[in-house]
Amino acid sequence: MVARMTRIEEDWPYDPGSGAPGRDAGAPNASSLSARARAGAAPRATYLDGLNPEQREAVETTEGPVLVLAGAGTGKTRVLTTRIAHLIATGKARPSGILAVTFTNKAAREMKERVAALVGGVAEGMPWLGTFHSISAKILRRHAELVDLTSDFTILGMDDQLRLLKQVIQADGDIDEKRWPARQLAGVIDDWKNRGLEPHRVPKGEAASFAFGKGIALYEQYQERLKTLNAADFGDLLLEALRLFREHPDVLESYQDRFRYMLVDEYQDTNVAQYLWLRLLAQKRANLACVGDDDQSIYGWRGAEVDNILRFEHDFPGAKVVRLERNYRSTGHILAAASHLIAHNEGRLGKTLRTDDEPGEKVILTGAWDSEEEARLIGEEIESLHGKGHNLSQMAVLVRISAQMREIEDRFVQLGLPYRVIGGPRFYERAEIRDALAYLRLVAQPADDLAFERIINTPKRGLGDATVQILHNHSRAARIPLLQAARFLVETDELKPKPRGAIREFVRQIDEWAKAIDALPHAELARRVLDESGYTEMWQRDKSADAQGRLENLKELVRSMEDFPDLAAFLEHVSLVMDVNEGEGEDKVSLMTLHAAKGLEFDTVFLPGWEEGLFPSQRALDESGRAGLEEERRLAHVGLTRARRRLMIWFAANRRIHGMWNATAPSRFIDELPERSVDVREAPAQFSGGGYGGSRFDQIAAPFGSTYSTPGWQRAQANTRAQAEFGASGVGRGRGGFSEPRRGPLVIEGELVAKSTGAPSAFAVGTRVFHVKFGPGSVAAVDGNKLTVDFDKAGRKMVLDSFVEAT
DNA sequence: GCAAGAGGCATTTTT
DNA sequence: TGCCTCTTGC
Repeated sequence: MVARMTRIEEDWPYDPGSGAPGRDAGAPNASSLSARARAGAAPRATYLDGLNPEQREAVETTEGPVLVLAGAGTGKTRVLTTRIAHLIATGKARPSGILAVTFTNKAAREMKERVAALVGGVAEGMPWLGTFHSISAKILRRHAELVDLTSDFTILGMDDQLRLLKQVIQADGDIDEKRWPARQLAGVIDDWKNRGLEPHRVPKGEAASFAFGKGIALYEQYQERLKTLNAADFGDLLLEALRLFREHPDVLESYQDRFRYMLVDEYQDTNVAQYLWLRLLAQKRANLACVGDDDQSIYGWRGAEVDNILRFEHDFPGAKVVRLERNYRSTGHILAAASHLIAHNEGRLGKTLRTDDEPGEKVILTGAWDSEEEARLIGEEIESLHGKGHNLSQMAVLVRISAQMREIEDRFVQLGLPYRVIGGPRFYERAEIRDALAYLRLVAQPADDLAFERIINTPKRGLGDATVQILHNHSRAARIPLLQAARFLVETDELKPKPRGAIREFVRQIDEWAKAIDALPHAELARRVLDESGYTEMWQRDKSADAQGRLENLKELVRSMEDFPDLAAFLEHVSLVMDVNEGEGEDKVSLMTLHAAKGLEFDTVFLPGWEEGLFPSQRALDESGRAGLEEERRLAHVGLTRARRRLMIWFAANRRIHGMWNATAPSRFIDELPERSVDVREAPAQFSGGGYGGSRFDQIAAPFGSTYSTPGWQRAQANTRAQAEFGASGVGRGRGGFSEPRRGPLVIEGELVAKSTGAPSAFAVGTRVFHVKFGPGSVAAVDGNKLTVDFDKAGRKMVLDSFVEAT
């Protein structure tokens, strides 16, 4: 055991029962601090009390660049919040002069609360504490016209983004959508945006990334469409802010002067665009403090650059590096397991986590026969702990992929174990919420075509693709929004009577609601919109199981609107911030992916599925090789360090994947755990009869390393051998490599669209024209772009000039 | 225009 | 195996 350090517990009351998930260990009891401050008991800076020397250094080194390498559970959030408090308390900065950036809204919220607790109400005046995206959005709205937007631009969700991209691909007319799906293009473009690349900056060599070199052109067209729609996707918030800074040095300078102190949380997760964003803003004053942990970088696949943290000292010369290595979260054995494992990674800055805590229980490793047994045993283990008085809310099952959850959930349901899945679809990503928002968006912004498309036939109004296509054609030809096009078209004979009536009614309703926008409180307006549109009714009639929940969500949406001053503020919030927070207080087991677990902590953590191919994921290995393996290992490290007191790792010899049973081998990560901190347990054979109590687990003193002697291990080994002999592919090993574009005849997606001729042309009375539907005829009267035509066969009709051609 | 069936397909997802 | 998307037939 390491030399005893000062008894941390005296300064850091450890209370396993009260620590809510999401709070760093070592967080001070905020209320007692502020109470002390209020009581004036200490004239000096009480908020510094209880910081260890490194933490204190990280807080007090206010000038110049600072990199705080904060290992898991070392109190990084505390350092950040105390640093802010320190800047304010010493008068170095006013709250509005501090920029504090996080990745998640949750982290931002938490930081705000904790700063407020430290310095009192002043923190409410911290307008620049938020996520990269929300801060960027705020800046963009102030200077929208400089980036070809207006201040009320719409922030697109992923579904809107995909719909738009689909249209862009279709507009090309020459791309097989099957081979080149919008989803993939979205990935390519996101990647470029993550790297801070506007279309003209994308390296030529990457032109082939999509549809035989069309990627960049499509990107360009997509950006143009966004501008036309006065919209920005998530990536744009950063990219456009970056463009704003680059193209308008005066604007940049105003922010450089404003932000005298900058703080960044989770720095290891920044992507290139965010890095450039930070560097531009920090250029002048450079009082930049970044807190991060290279060992917890698990979003490389999403564009995060570990390099940003590895290069910090180089990029910010004279940077001070502070290492936080005292862990206040986990017991000795747990920490030893985590440290030992992560030491297998190369290319890390290197930290050694230490603790004064007792060694505690050893990490328990259990091999199960198959994934069903694994789920069953985990369930039993949880019940047993629960029976001994442990709170369910202090237990978590962390899986590599969501698909693992099913079996575990099934088991929990059977047992009647209350559980909660963390991470699922976000509140504002749910269909009913997106629909409701689309209504409100369209009412607030009649030019929001994406909103229009989303709801024009929801609830069903008998308006299908054909009708929408007609609206589109006119909208494009006349360069007007869809709603406007609809307004015109109902005055003509372009549409059949039924859809025409439906559209007329729809337009009428939108107009009416728009009129009410200033007269009615916005929550009231929303209620009216949802009722009168028939949207609520649609779900009331729906017999499916989740309809009730959706109605609840809608109610919740309307209710939450009341917290905002106006519709615009609400829309901003909901597109960026709104997240689910349901049932946090209840005593339930948490179930989530390892990714979702970052930043959380639990007394007891279960880590199932430690098998080759699953974890580390075969795909990560195939696609990113060694780097992929190291990221997987960091993910394992994140998983291990979530546990405070108890940690159980599991693997199964057989796992069902896509419905088929596969033999699996234990993860290499298991071999990377330190033998002396791990107990190997053996699960009962499947036929040995379960039941409670009993000696289900025979403790086997297996020699550690590569020679397990437990039956489960032997079975696994045997299976692996058998597999190797027969050349069968193991788990997840199929589908090797990259999808080579299969060459074949290009399907030309024939799309009969009215040619977009630009400016509407005027037809003189008497002109012979041709209409796709009505055939040839002569113009009888002209009213703007509306023509009355006597068709040779169809008789007199009102049509729009964009639908006829002069012959 | 819509609903039911076939076929393809399956990591991780802070905003 | 089960979900999601596209096609087909009414």
